[in-house]
Amino acid sequence: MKTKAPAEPATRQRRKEARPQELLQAALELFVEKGFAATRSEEVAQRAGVSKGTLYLYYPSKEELFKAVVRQNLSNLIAEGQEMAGQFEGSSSELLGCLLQTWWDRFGSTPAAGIHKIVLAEVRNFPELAQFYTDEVILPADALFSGCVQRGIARGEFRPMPVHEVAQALIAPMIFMAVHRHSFGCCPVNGGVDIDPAAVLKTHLNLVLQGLEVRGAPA
Amino acid sequence: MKTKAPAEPATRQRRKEARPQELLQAALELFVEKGFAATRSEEVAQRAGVSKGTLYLYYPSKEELFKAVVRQNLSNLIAEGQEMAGQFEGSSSELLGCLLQTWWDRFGSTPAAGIHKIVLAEVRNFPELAQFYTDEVILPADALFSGCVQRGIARGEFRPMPVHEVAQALIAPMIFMAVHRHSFGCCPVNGGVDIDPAAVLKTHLNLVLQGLEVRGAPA
Amino acid sequence: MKTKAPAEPATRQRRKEARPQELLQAALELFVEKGFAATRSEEVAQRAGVSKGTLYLYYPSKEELFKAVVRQNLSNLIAEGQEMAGQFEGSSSELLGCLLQTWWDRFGSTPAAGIHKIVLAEVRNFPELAQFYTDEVILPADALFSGCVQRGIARGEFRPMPVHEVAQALIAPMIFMAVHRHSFGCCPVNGGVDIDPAAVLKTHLNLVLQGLEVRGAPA
Amino acid sequence: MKTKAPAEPATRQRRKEARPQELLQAALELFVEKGFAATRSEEVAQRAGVSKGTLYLYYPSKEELFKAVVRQNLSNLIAEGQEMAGQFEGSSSELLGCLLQTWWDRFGSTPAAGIHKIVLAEVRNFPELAQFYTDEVILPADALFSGCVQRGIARGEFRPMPVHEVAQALIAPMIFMAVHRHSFGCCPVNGGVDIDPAAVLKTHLNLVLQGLEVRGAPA
DNA sequence: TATGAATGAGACTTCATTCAT
DNA sequence: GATGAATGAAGTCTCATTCAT
Repeated sequence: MKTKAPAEPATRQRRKEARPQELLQAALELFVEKGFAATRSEEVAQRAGVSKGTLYLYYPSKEELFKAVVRQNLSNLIAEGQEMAGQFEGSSSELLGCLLQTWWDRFGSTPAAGIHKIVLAEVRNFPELAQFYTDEVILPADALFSGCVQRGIARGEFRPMPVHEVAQALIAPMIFMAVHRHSFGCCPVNGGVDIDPAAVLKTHLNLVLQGLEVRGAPA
Repeated sequence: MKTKAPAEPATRQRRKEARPQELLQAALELFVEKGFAATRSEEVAQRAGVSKGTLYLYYPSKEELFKAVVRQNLSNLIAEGQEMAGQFEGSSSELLGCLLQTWWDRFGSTPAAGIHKIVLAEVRNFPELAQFYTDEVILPADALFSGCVQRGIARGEFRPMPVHEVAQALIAPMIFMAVHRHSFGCCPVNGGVDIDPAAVLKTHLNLVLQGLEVRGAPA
Repeated sequence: MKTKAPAEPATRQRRKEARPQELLQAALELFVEKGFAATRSEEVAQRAGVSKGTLYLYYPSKEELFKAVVRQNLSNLIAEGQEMAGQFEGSSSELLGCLLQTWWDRFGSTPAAGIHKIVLAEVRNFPELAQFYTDEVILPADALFSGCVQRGIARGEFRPMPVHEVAQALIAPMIFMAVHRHSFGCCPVNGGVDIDPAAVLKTHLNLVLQGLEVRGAPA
Repeated sequence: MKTKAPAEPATRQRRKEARPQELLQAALELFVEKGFAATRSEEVAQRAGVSKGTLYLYYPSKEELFKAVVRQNLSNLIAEGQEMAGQFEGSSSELLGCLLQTWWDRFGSTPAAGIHKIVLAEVRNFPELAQFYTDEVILPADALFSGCVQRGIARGEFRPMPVHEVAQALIAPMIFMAVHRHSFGCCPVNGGVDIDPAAVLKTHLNLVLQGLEVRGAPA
């Protein structure tokens, strides 16, 4: 005798709790693919398997949905890195290498990087987003990376340099590539420059670490 | 004796010739500010001091207007750099320094960089733009920078490294900052990381040039 | 015992089912009255008691709406006539008289005839409509009428004549009047020729039937 | 030595006088081809070889241009027929045959018939046109044809019948075909009924003349 | 809660008409 | 007179959002 599949915890209930997650996932994909304006609310709902009306039960507007997507995908990224850095015991070169790798794995190669692309383009239309993003992403990231550079200088591993500027130079290629992956990287063009992010990152790290060296002293 | 002083063409005529320029200028500003979709055709016309209909006299659609803006602002930028590089006689370090500075002056610090921001975000919705931009901007830029790196290696100034990857690492921070200037750089946030592009570029160059050095040999 | 009285479906639902009908009715009236181009979409919606957007929920464009109106009003008219003709047992004169009368009742005197007026005027701008209308209306009508003429000739009731041309001559006055009714017939003019369609048809039939007679033999 | 070609009367002058004619000609063609609304003023001007502005020097609006086209092409059509009929000395059958042929040559097979198609469709949007057209075309045509029928009855050639209704039946197929020629007749459809107007007219005349005969008396 | 029919502001675009040259 | 650049009202269609069921 078929009773309503008892194996699964009441399907309706499970769906209800999963809804925000599913909606944000669908919205993430579509925003990254098409941009904010070109993504239709109904399409988000469809991809999440619900109706248009249901979307509005969870997010009062497309703008709020966008902000929620940004928050979900970009917060919490920094804490991990910070924690790792605080416990690190090896050389600062190793720390930076480790950090960049982690950063790429956790940001550059994930959909979060696609969101960054959209935020770059839309932030001037969403003033509150600028503050949020600065507080949640930009400042912590700067603190993390410039802190590591500072550590290296303090320990005599790196020559003295302006730490914020070095931090910028460190992360810029990574962000650049992360954005690229979701932009031109998705367009089938003839003869485009085929970039292997891993190779660029390795080269970049190689360059910068030698660049940071105290002259004459091997890293 | 020629009457009808040719120096000052009839007003109507003069406007007609200036119109495309004025419209592209207005469109550039608004696209950079708000993005493609969020910019209304009428707004572009207004800023150029004409009516909605006049815009369509010169560009058959908003999309074509966008493409015209891209063409005007991004093509022709590369040729100059390439020419300069070909005639350069100093060291490759000096050449790279010179090139990056020129690049920043001619691209990064101009509204053209704002267009790059938009293109990044919208290119997936404009397949033909992707090809155009790759051909006109991305490939030439790669050829220019990786050519200079190659020159340095060939002359024994730089250690052997993968040239395309180095080129990426070289230009990425600049593009990153160029985009940033038209994105978060325009948002008044409290406590934001205040980046001085010139300082970052100088630091970046400093780092990379030492990074490219043949070890043990001063630049 | 079934509760939820199925006789009266929920209001929303009932409207949804009735909408296409209501919209087609409104569109028919307005197209006949003003022509295709001069009828505004919003006006159709208003007359059907809905908003502009709702119209586009049911028909993706004004052109498709027009085609739907043509389909609804003109197809299916022929089948009946064909069936009637196939089962008819009286003389061919009676058959033609009966057919013309039916045709007038079901087409000429209904709004459907107004659509024919529009199609005549607009068909050159809608190539696919031309094919559709030829297949659905013109060819079947020709087959019906020329078939009846053929029957009369085969049975020795009518003198031998070119059947398609006779069919044209037979239906032309009716179509002429049908179109007239929705054109000049609606304009209040002073001293216009006041045509009584029934009288013209009767006279026309009278003329043609005697014209078809085998000479010397009474009908 | 080339002087301004003296053979031609000052070109500018000649053009100026020919302008209205050329504009009406261009407008006639385009209105017939595309209908009133779908014809753009500029297109009319272009086809007449003048600029948009010039069109408005001669006709204050598209609507007035339309009316002028109607007037030019449809007035003067009747007088000739009327005159011919008054002087005719043969039998009434011959007169009708002659008249229909003339009518076809002077109206059905000329662009004027195309205008009739447009007028049919647009007259409800141009109330004054209805009166004009009734006075200038419909009433005279009716008078002409019903007069001829009356003549035949009075002379004992035709059996007594309602003359106006007979007149309708007489001209309807011709108008029908005239309109058809500029409507479906211009659309390349597969399998359309291919009508030869001359054959239909001949058949029609044949039918109607026998239909008008006093029974038992050969025409 | 969930749905999806309905709304209507607003976007892009067209084109009849005007008017400075 | 002739031109054609310029205008702006008006039309088609989209889509974020609402709300009766």
